[in-house]
Amino acid sequence: MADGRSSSAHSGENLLFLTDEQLRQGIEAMFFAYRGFTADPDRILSDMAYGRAHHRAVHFINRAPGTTVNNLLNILGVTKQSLNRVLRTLIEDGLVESKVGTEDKRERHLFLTEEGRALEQKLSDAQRARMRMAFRDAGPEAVAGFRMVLEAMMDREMRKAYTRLKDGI
Amino acid sequence: MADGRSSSAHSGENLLFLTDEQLRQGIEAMFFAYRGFTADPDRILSDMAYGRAHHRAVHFINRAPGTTVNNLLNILGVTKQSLNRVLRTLIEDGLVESKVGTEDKRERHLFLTEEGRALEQKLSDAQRARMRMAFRDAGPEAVAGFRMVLEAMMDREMRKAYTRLKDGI
DNA sequence: AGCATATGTCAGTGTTGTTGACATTCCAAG
DNA sequence: CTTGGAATGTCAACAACACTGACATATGCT
Repeated sequence: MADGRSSSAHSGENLLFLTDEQLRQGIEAMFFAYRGFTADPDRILSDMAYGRAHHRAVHFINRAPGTTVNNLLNILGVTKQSLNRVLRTLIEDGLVESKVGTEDKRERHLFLTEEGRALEQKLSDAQRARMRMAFRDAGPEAVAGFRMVLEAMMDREMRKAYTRLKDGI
Repeated sequence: MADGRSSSAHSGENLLFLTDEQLRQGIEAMFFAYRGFTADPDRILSDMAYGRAHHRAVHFINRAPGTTVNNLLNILGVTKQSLNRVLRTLIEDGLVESKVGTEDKRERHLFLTEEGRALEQKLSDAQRARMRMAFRDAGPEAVAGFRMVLEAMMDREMRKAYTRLKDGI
């Protein structure tokens, strides 16, 4: 982009983008960008008694209403004890509703209450606003590349979870 | 990518990449990818008495040898107490050297020892390996887009710090 | 001399993660 | 029907990493 290297899709080109220096810049870009990525929701959350973990839980419950605790556990990649602490406060505060499964009564299906949806909206509005600006500034081709690289960076399992959510399965 | 939308660089196109659904997918991609991004170094660090904070410190000291504590503080965006805890253990363990400044004797300039460079190498090798695979799988155009979007996502200050490091100033 | 800067340190606190142990509930196989 | 295992919840202890607030020391600048 910024340099004069033509971007033909042929393999066997100079591969300058794979030098250690380029890779290190990619690493630092991830580091700094992730800080920006979480900054806005963090600011909102710090005013309440909630943290980033609550945001994640609320996000994925909103994304897949009725999901089970175990499913959420796999997506978030934390221990059940850690998730349970978060879910308990969210349920106590009336943001999340936990319904016993009809088929398998051991399972709990999680839903956002109206209040929960309000918080999710507030948080994701802030995060989407930043993402929208970044996407707009970079343009559609850059966005496609952004997503390709991120997808390739995920662990196998996470890529599956991501694809499942993306395709609404 | 997956859809049939052509990626002309003209503005005034459909802007499908800015829909809330697309933005949400971008958000989730960041979340899952960051997990992969930190997974390999985390595994190495968990065997030692170190954590992600030590990795960050070692990374940026390696990147800008002789940097001051204050400068590192700004890059990492933590409190001096938090950074100090990390630096103290690294210095005690002989991975980092702290030299009193020659011009301004209040400042401490930080350097990696040979042992420190060895750890940095080990950690960044792992992280670069993943980044290299992701870059290779996605291709040079995607990598350019990846970096453009990340850069646009950073906070002002962080973008400055990133650029400064990138350009070796 | 006095104020600001750079750094270090002590004490307390909060969020988020971990492990380990144990109870409850329920499905399913024998 | 009993038993084993799966899904969930809960308690306790602990560690990493961040925070605030207060204070100390050395140095630099005016």
